[in-house]
Formats: sequence, C-alpha cells, structure tokens
Amino acid sequence: MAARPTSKTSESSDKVSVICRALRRAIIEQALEPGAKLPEDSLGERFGVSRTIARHALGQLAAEGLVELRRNRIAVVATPSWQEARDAFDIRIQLEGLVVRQLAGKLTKAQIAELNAHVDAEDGARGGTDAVSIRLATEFHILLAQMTNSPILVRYVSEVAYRCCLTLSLYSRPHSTECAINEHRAIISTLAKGDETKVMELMHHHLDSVANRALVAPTPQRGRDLLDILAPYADEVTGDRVVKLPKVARRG
Amino acid sequence: MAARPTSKTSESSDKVSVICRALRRAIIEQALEPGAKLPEDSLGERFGVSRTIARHALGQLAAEGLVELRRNRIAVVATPSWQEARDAFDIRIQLEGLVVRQLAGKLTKAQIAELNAHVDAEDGARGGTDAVSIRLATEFHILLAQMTNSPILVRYVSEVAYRCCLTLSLYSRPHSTECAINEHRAIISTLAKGDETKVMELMHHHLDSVANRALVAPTPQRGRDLLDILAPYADEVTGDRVVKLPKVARRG
DNA sequence: AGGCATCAAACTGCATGCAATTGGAGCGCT
DNA sequence: AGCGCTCCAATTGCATGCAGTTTGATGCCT
Repeated sequence: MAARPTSKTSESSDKVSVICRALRRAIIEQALEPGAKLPEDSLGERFGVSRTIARHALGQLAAEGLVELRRNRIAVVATPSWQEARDAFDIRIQLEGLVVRQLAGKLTKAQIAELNAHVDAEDGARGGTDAVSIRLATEFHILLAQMTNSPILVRYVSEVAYRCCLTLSLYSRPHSTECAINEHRAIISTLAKGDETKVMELMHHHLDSVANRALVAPTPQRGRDLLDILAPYADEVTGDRVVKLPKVARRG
Repeated sequence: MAARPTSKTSESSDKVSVICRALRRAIIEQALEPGAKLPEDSLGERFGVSRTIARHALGQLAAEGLVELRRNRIAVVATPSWQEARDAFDIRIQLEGLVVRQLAGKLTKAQIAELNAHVDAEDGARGGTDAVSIRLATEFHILLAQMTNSPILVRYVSEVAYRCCLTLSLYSRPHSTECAINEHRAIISTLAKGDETKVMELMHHHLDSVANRALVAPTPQRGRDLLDILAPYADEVTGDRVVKLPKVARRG
C-alpha cells in the first residue's frame, strides 16, 4: 500500500552499493569526520572486496558530494566550506518546499502515522548521541521526500540533506535538537490539514533555523579550513596543488 | 577574471571524466537516443580504454540520472517517464530561481557580455539542427549557474538541465526555439537591471513554458513507454523484471 | 640545528583475465 | 504454426597485476 521505493537512487544491491550505503551512514553519523582519509586498499580489505569495487564506490560518493577525489591522492570525506554549506541549505529549502507543496493535503492516514512514528523515534533518541539525533532528523526529511513518489526529488533531497549533515558536524556546536523535533511535528500536522502555504512557510523556517543554528557565523577559520582558504590562491600558482606550507599540522 | 570552475563537478581529467563528458554530450545532442544500449565493451573499444574505465564512467552517468543501470544488464540511456520529466522541470524552476535571485544586480559587465555572446551564438545556430539549439539553450542556463560561483548549484542545475534535455528528445515535437532565445535576452537585461523579483518571475515563466511546449500532454503511451507502464506491475511479480511480453518491438 | 636532496613504501590509474549471468537462436514437441 | 526447452555467444561482476605518482622519512650538506 505504501509507495515502495521501486527505483532506488540508481543503486541496486551490488557490492558497490553496499559499500556506498555503509560509508554514507558512517559519514553522516560522524564516525568518519570530514577530512578522514579513505584509501581504496583499506576500504576493500575492510569490506572484503577488491580495490576496484572500493574505488567505484568512492566514485559514486564523490558524485554525491560526500567524498572528495583528487587525482593520485587518497580520497577523503568532503569538507564543505562555509559558503558551500550555506548554498546547500538554500537549495535544500527550495527542494523541500517543493516536497511539502506536493504533499500538503495528500497524505494518507498510514503515511501520517509513519511520519509520527518516526518523530517519536527521534524523540526517543534524545538521550543518545548527537550523531544519531542528526541522522534521524535527516531521515525524517528524506522520508517526507519519498512520499512524493518522485525519484528525482528523493535523490536530490537526500543528497543535499546528507551534505548538510556533513556541514553540521563541521560547523555546528553541540546544539539542541528539541526544537527541531517540535518543528517536525508542526510540519506533519499542517501537512495533514492541507494548508499548503503554511506548511511551506513552516518548512522554510525550520530549515532556515537549522541552518542558522549550525552556521553560526562566517567562521573566520576553524581547524582545517585554513587550508581551504589558501587553496584558491594556490590555484593561480600551480593550478591545483596547495603551495607547500611551513608546518601546519594536518590532522589525520 | 571570470570565475573559473575551480572545482569541476567532482571530476578531474581522468579518462573516466573524458568519457563521461563525451557521452553526456552525445546524449544531450540526441546522437544517443533514450533507450540506446551502452555496452561496456563497445564504449571501451570506442574510446580506447579498458572496460573498467567505461564501466566507471557509466556509474557516474547513472548517478547523474542520464543512464540506467540494471544488474547484469546492458546499460541504456535513461528514459524518464512523463511524470519524472515534469518533476525534473519543477525542480529546475526552483533551482534556477535561486540562481537568478543570487545573480540579480550582481553581474559584471564582462559577464553580461559573455551571456549576450552566448545568446548570439544561439541565434546564429537557428539554421542548424534542433539538437544543437537545445544544447546551446541548455548551456545558457548552465553558464548562468556558473556565475553564482556555487559549485553545488552548478552541479544540480547542470544535472537537472541535462535530464530535461533527455526529456525534450523524448516527448517534444519539432518545436520552436525562437521565443526561448528572446526570453533569454529578457532574463539577461532584467538581471542587469537588478530587478530580483522580476527576473525570478521571468525565469519561472520561461522554464514553465519550455516545459509546457515539451510536455504537451500526459502522453497516454508513446513508443516504448508501454514497457515502462508495465514495469511497476511486473515489480510485484518478479521484483525487477518485466514479464515476458508477447511481441512488442523493442527498437535498438 | 635547519633546510634540502634522495629513496622506499604507500597508493592510485588502468588493463587484463576469469567466473557467473543473460538473452536469444535453434530445435523439438504438441 | 505455436509454445517451451537447451545451449551458446554476448555481456556483466569482480579480482588481480603492473606501472606511474605521491608521501614522508632518512641522511647529507650548510
């Protein structure tokens, strides 16, 4: 009865897809921090597959923006700049606005129940780690997107939501998830009432405040961002490579 | 001076990327129609690389939604359903609204000149084939996106625009590009004037009318769509595979 | 001590080879 | 003829192997 994801975002059940899912999850749960190295060998060994497969998986994740791939270099978990993060949230707002617009007043009772159950789960996880809370919150949005039955929308919302997770782990302070949960509930009930413009407004505000809670300030420079800031300058010199710095500690 | 794509959409200049670009172009110029088969061997042979590379490239294009990959089956150029096409256009409208909103009143003279030059090129290509016109029109939108200097926005706009190209070749009639060109000019000048709301309105209207010109009707069934229509039913039976049909001619 | 050249280990880029699956031609049965 | 079965060529899924590049550690020179 419920719309089943008949077409999973271009991935079946290859070994590649399995690895992608595993890594994706590890990344959004911050088991793998931004900047973490992902050597093909190690991945292959860890997942019991050849380097070929690990490599392919990294390619897919790079296409999603979760991983950065540079020629002849070890792949790393993506480290979006502050500006990119802000852009991602802007896109996300538009996309999810589309989602709730399509969904307003069109949800079945079962779907509403499913959404409420999910938020209950979010609620129940409040005692746990931030990582889990963030994952659940993100999955709420993806669940919503899936209910539109639009594979494309699902894909883009998922991708951009994952990217936002990355961001959260980079720039966010310990942060509070309570209000987010309440906002989720409000969205569900307004969706059920079918008030299209109101729910769009709610979603917009919700995401905007999540973004603002996370991206507190232009973060002059924090941690490894320094390297990112220098990259464009180096671009003019070598085209790709950061000029050798005196001795900035590269963690990892 | 102009903002250069310092970060290409996750692809450097590997052989993989070269093949991706080539195929992408072939697809949007309709040299490869939706449904066309893309065997790894042939691609590898044609581009002078091994199957490994061809395969990897197909994976990337599948992630972009231009190619459909099904386990143990030959990859084919994607055949979006009518509904998917409509969804793609909806997303595109939102995304490009974001683009012009960011750009309004912020373009340099050089950039405006670049845009005008591009539209001149579109104009000059009116005598040529539809495929070239479509490609140029698409590239106009991508050019616009690039000027935002937001890699993420560039990526999504590009992807969704390419998908829309696919759609055009599936559902569109011979069609007229003239008005589109005029609309492009109007967008540029309004962008230059800095009228944010007006340009968003223009872009919205422009894309909407392109979509409507293309997606004339819900197209009950046309050509190979019949197979697509049956797919979900087959899903319940075999999980993936379309039940054997009597004898519908599969072109290709 | 501090900086620079040198070199080996680590890692990526890619091709090739082998097993497993698919699709379709050919053949026999009804 | 129409339908199903068998078998083979075509094709994918994956691992392995080799060559080229990067990393960073060691040792030499100032």
